[in-house]
Parts: sequence; structure tokens; C-alpha cells
Amino acid sequence: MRNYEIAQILYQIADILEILKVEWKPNAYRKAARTIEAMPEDVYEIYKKNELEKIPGVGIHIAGKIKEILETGSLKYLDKLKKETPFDYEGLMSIEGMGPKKVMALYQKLKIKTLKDLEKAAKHHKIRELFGFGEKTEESILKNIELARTKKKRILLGTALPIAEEIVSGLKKYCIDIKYAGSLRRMKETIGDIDILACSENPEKVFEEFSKSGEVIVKGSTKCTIRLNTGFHVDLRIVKPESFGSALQYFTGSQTHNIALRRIAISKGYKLSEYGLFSGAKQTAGSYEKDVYTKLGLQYIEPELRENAGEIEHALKNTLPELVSYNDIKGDMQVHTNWSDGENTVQEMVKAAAAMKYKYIAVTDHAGNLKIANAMNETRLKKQAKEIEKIQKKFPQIKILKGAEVEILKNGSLGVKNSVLKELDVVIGAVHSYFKMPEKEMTQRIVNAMSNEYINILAHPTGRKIMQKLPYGFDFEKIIEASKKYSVFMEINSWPERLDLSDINARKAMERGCRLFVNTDSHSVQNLNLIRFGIAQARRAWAEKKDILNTLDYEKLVRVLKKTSPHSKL
DNA sequence: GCCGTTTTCGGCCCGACTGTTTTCAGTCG
Repeated sequence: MRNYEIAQILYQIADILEILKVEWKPNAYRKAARTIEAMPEDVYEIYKKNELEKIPGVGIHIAGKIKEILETGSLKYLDKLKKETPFDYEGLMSIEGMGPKKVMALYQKLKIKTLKDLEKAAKHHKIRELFGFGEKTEESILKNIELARTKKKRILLGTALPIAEEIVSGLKKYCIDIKYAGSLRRMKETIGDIDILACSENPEKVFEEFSKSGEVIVKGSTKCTIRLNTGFHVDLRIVKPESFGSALQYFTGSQTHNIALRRIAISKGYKLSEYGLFSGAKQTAGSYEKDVYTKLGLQYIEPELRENAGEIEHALKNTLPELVSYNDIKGDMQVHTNWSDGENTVQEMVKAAAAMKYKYIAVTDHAGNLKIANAMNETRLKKQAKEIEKIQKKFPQIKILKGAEVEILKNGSLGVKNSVLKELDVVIGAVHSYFKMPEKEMTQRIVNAMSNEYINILAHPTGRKIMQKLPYGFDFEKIIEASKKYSVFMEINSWPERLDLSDINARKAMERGCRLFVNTDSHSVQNLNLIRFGIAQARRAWAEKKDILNTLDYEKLVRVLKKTSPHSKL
């Protein structure tokens, strides 16, 4: 049972309790759910240590329920609650504008149980007759049912960021300041909607220009929401300059981070809102985001850390890590060319990397017997090595490492002979087949591969693809141990649908003493820019510069690849 | 249901927008 699943159960309880008009308990369950959802440590581990009640927001009762969930896989309390709400509350509440109160009212007055019932009632104009409902509510229900059918759920960070950047740059000329906020600024792997914050002397003009990008859903004096033709929502908020910092703080979230921050504000006699930090009627901070944190007695917290996953406690004690920066990367360690399945030549890739001021780049085309991806055999590897040597002479400012991405076979051996691997500067191992092996065998397979003396990097270690494919089952703890034992380093793959290791797994690995690489797995020149997504996940995992090995100078990097010093001494 | 250098009882983040009703409840973020 994963943290996510436990959180979902607690959210369900909160929803039902809210429908049943129970006071405050929904907040308590929701708070516990959010904490658990964002926690890097497995709840199961905490349960084993008998420390469930140490989780913030979890008291004796919720701890008992988590225990039951972990021990039996279900929860009697939830089953009982579900019986009290014999209608599809989840489906009904998934309709925009439908909350617990309306869902319950419609059930009691019209016996509406399902989305179908709801649609039918609306079409027959039954809803407008009810007290508290009206014609417009009925129309919006019909419209939103239709939209829910086509609605896209969350989208990848790599998809959302360019959209946001385009909107921001288009509106810039009408604004004093404009920035994207929300989960996008926190660089979360998926984004629910895009939040943009601006201050301007002519807000109406900004809203007018903004409205051209999509269909207007909500429009007030300070806020406008549009729907892009992909179904995706973009919010624009306009505030006064003296509130821009506090608004940026507020709209960056996360929600749990903000709630925690506001509680600190209250405990110090302040009130914190998007308009500023107030002591009575007097604003003590607001123009600059940093001031909000400073005035609350906190270290500035980078957006990527704002998940209420320990960052506030550290900020209070001034012990936050100095995160690896977006400029710290000195080279990319996984890059494909047209020797295998990449689009560009070695020279084009090297030239692009040099333009990024990289000090080194590893050319790591697929090698071995992999049927897909045009993998190279021994002869072609040798040929490519010669070409690399030629190109190296043309680009003295950047070191080109000869490498390969090698298949980890079913039994854990590598798809290329050791005598060939020996000649390479860097060897990347990856699982590309037999994803559904039993957990024990998969673990042993990967550990076997890592014990090979020439392998350096384990690529996209869990094999997950966001919103498409779950990680293959294996014991992550054992891989962490193998990583340290054999000096084979896991990567954070920057590809937006991979981001593998994830922020949570990367943090777990680093807490256990692992160092990582951040690579793009580029298949074209443009892909080299994906590195920012990988670095973002490293930052979300609390990585400092020392934790990321491709921040090292070339000379030190080579020592790492030659495995001459143990993992712990790097 | 949780939590406490104001409290073991009595609070619980805060504000915008919409639609309904006519001063506010519900929903959303």
C-alpha cells in the first residue's frame, strides 16, 4: 500500500463526512491525507516503527485507521460511511461547481445518484425549480458534464512549462511584473492548471489580451480563468506591486506549505494573505517574496521545496540545504546520436553541448542486441570511437566521453561483452525488456547488472512513465545498497514523461548516501535543454551540488567513472 | 479529529467569484 493510496482513502472519508455535514473532521482527514501524500518516507515504515502518531495531523484515531488499512487492506469505517451515501459522490463532485452541499441536496430532493441522473434532471429542468438552485446553475451543470467527458487530467511539466512561458512573454509588455506560479513554479512532474501572476497599470488590457488565448470561464476585477482548446485551465491574477511578493508566495503554494506558513503567522500575531503579511492593519511585508519568509523568522525557501515535507522546520532552524543550481551541471552523461536512434550527428550534439558551456558530454548510443533503437554492434562501436576522436580535435573546449547505453538482460548480465565495455569511458545500463518479472527476480537482475565492473550508471532506474506506465516491481532498498557497494550511480532522467528517479525516490536515495547523475537522454540537439526538468526534480529531492556527480570537473568525474574511490569518499 | 511559549478546551487559512437572494452560501484554489 503506497502513501498515495492511503491518502486517497483519507480524502474519501473527508469528502463523505463533508457531504454528511460533519464539522471539522473533514479538515482533519484532509490535512492528514495531504501530509501523507507529500511525505518522502513510506507510511508503512513509520507504522513498523510504531510512530504513526508522530506524523503531523495524525492523532490516535487516524493512526488507528491507517493501521487497519495497512494490516487488512481496507477500512470498515469507510465502508460504513459509503453506505450512508448511496450515490456516486465522486462522480458527481468531479463536475465543476458541484460540491458536497449541492450533491447532498440533489440526492435528497431529486434522488440524483449518478451523473446520468444529474444530466437527465438538468435536461428536464428539474434543477432550476429547487431552492438555492436556478437556471444558470442548471445550464452550467449541463455544460460542465459535457466538459468533464473531454477533460484532460494533469499534464506533464514538460508540456505545461512552454505554454506558460509563451503566455507570460506575450503579456509582458502590458505588465510591470509577471511570473508563473503554482505547481509549475514548484516544478512538479505533472501540472493541474497553470497559474500566472501579474501587476500592471492597466489590468483590463492584460485581461483582454489574456482572454484571446482561450475561452473565458471566470472573470472578475482581479482574476480571470480561461480554458485552452486542449481543455487546460490557465488562471491569471493581477495584484498591486506592494502585494506582488506575497501573492507570488501564496499562488506558488503548495497549499499545505501555505497553511503551515499561515499558522506560523498567526502564532506570531500576524495575518498572512496574498495581499501581504499584516500586523493589524499595517503591512509588514508584501512587495518581495523573501520578506514574507524573513519576517516570519524563516530562511527563504526555494519553490521546489514547498511541499510541507520538512522544509518549514528546517527553515525555522536555518538548516535548509543549498540546492544544486540550474547552472551547476558541467556535462550531460546520456546522449544519443544518429548512430543509434538519435536525430543528430555526433558533431551536432557535441557542438550544441559546447554552446551550452558544458565541459564534457558522453555519447551513449544504444549498443548490444537490442532489436529496437538501431543498437550498435562491436564493429560499429569501434567505428564510432574513431569518429569521436576526430571530432574531439575540433572541439578542444569540451571533453567527449565514449559511452554506450547497454541492455540489462533477463538474467542480469549486460548485452555487450566486458572486453568491449572495457574500452568505453562510461557504461550505462538500462532495463528495456521483461518489465513484468516477479519483484525478487527483477531486483536480482538489476543488482547482478550493477555488480559488473564496467557499468557506471543505472538509467531511468524504475522504468516508470508518468501517467502511462507504473514502475516495474523491485526492491528499491536493495538497489540503493548496490549503488553504494558497486559505485554504480542512479540517474535522474530529465525526459518529461520519465523524470526517473522521481523527486521522492531521489530524496530517499540521497538520504541513504547515494549520489546521482542528472542526464537528458537526449535524442536530438533540442533535447539537451530538457536538463532543467531533471535538475528541478533533483532540487525537489533536496539535492545539493555535491549530490549530483555531473557537477564535478572532468578530472574528478573520470575518477568516479574508474571507480577508484569508494562511493562514500566522493 | 487534531493540537497547544496565549489554551487539555475551543479553536481550526484566507479570499475571489458566482449565483442566488436581497446579505450570503457554496465552491474553488
